[in-house]
Amino acid sequence: MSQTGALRETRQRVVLLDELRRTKSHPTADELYQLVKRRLPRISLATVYRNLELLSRRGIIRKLDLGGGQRRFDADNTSHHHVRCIRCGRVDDVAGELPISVEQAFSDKHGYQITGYRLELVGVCPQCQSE
Amino acid sequence: MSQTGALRETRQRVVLLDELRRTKSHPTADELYQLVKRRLPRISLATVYRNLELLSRRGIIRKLDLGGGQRRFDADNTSHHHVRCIRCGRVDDVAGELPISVEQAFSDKHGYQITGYRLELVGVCPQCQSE
DNA sequence: GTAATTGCAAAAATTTTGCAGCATT
DNA sequence: AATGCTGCAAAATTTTTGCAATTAC
Repeated sequence: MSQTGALRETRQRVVLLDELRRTKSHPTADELYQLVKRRLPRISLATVYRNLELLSRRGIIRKLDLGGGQRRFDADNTSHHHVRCIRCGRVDDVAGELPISVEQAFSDKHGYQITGYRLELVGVCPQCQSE
Repeated sequence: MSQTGALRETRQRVVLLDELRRTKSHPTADELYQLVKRRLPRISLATVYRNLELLSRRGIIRKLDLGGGQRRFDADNTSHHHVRCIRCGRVDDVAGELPISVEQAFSDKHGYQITGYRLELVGVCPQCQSE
């Protein structure tokens, strides 16, 4: 896999990104594969994996590990976090940032040089609440 | 797999829990399997998986999905979060809580009834910093 | 004795990789 | 033309499952 060269605009990559961006959810590699396949029937799952890996390494998309075994992907790079429903497993976005410095809050608790953080809220989604 | 019956104190389960509790890190199922195997050479990996699943469903241990593909497990149920090194993948604990109400900070951003949150700091661990 | 649990082996599920040919720049 | 990318197939990894035998209660 290329580490330094320029990214090319292949049909596969363009369609993949387009599908990922038009999806509000956070699809797994296979879900994305199914979506893209409708437009490019000959695409292979390996290409989907390779592109997701490449794109997330370049910071163009985000790779999520939200629980549940499979990884999920997210084209939204704006600052946001996630809420996960403990009942149905659904994952939604939460806009915004914490009003304090997370780095500072834990600065003396470890020797790490903190570069960022991921916040996952856990709760019950509206749908599951009304059941 | 049993859903309702009482848990039995099998040697496998006891040793598994003991090893998990005496480990400061957050081992994967396979790492735990290797540890337990030294004391119970005939244990099978399937038993490790089954017990980890069962114990986390009962809330006795925690199943983590911290990124990196494999799931990790944690016997510590006290309130703490995690830091992950982006270089080597190592995961450490971070004691404490945020000094603000996370629920409130995002209260108007979603319809969820928030029950908790998981925070994952990302950065470079001391060892990798000195390289 | 009964029901939970185990080991083994096989299967399922998910992700990665080698390679020859193709496509974007 | 050069090199990044793709499809395919095979391999590697991780997790789950069926089943007969065993074990804790």
